[in-house]
Amino acid sequence: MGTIEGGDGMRVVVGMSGGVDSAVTALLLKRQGYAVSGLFMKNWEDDDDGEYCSTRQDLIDVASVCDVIGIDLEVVNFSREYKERVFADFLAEYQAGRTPNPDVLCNSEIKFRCFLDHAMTLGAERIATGHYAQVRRRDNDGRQEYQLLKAEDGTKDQSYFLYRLTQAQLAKTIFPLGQYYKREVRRIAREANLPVAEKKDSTGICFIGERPFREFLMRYLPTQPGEIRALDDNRLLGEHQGLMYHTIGQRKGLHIGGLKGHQDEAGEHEAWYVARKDIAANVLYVVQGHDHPALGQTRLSAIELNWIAGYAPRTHWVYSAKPRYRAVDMPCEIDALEDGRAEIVFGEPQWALTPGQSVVVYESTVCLGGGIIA
RNA sequence: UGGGGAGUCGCCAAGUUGGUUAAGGCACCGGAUUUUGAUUCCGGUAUGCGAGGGUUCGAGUCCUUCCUCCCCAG
Repeated sequence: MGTIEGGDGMRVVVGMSGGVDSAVTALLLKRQGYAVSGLFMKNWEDDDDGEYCSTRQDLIDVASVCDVIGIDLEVVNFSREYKERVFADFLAEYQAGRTPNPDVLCNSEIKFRCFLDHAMTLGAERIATGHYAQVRRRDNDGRQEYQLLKAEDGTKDQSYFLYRLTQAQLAKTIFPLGQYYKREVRRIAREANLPVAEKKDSTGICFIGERPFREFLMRYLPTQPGEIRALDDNRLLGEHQGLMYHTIGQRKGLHIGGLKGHQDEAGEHEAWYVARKDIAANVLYVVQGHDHPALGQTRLSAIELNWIAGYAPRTHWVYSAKPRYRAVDMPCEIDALEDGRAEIVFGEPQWALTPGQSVVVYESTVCLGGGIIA
């Protein structure tokens, strides 16, 4: 494990969620000699009394963690900013037929903007979060440059969600967990008697939480029934309740059962997957079989690009990229880069490339940035 | 109406000459994985085989009546 520079009393505010990761983040910084304080963000209050709301418990957990570690805790509410800068875009994207990744925006707009700015007004010099990623400062021809690196624990790496960060944001950020493995983090939590040591990792949209997704969307976007057709022969196969409830590569929710004439050699049926959305006609096109060729694409075009270094990477150079979180980054090159649009070509077909999702480019373990699949 | 064929879980579909607890797939539901949405993985799902009678030690598989659907005649 690399040496971690001592805090020397530097003031850092840790964004704490109520989970183990952020708890251990605060603990580690405290041990390293930083002047640490915790900050809990409440950014969603549409259904405070709902069965899926865990905010109350999370706040209780954060409070007891801070008590054990011995740091102060502040609670802030960025609900309005979250709605305006993250959720509004989220809904607009779904309405436009794409599948956004709200947590990417949440990082660049809320955690590393609202939270960062707020921490600075509190007199902090840095913020820290429990993200599994690393920041490296290096000298690039006499200029200070910050790089975002993958986490040491490749299975937990969250650099994908952070690709929209900028030099200014990274300069103020510490990711203490970047060199740790998840099991070590839990062990540290246990040894320090942190009450959240065994708490289950949270999932679902950040600040909103996990919940039945279709029902959730239905509260904000009206249903709009339309046809489901086979991409291959245009055969009418069923009805959908709204294109936004389906995403490319999705299998669940189509309600397409066994169809005569669509069995394989063994007489069995393969599942159907969403292959395309025709927004104008409100038609959902599906194909049969996970490996249907229509689900594999080699090329994509990305917009709303962000390059962490502040300048674009090279075209026709071998990088790797992930077209979705949890994908293994695959060899690719940037074919063209102009007018704020990048054409990326992979060495092999990628499964179910989905407009609205982010494609993130890496050079070895360095996250260069990326964009949104058009 | 005459002749022929078919009715097994929401859908497709196995069920040999009657014989242990009615395959399998899709869909659906639940769980695991997962800081998006998906994918993937694991598990669950017909005391009943169109309905009623009967034969038999035993029937989805045989007999019979009725109902429904499809095809060809008219």
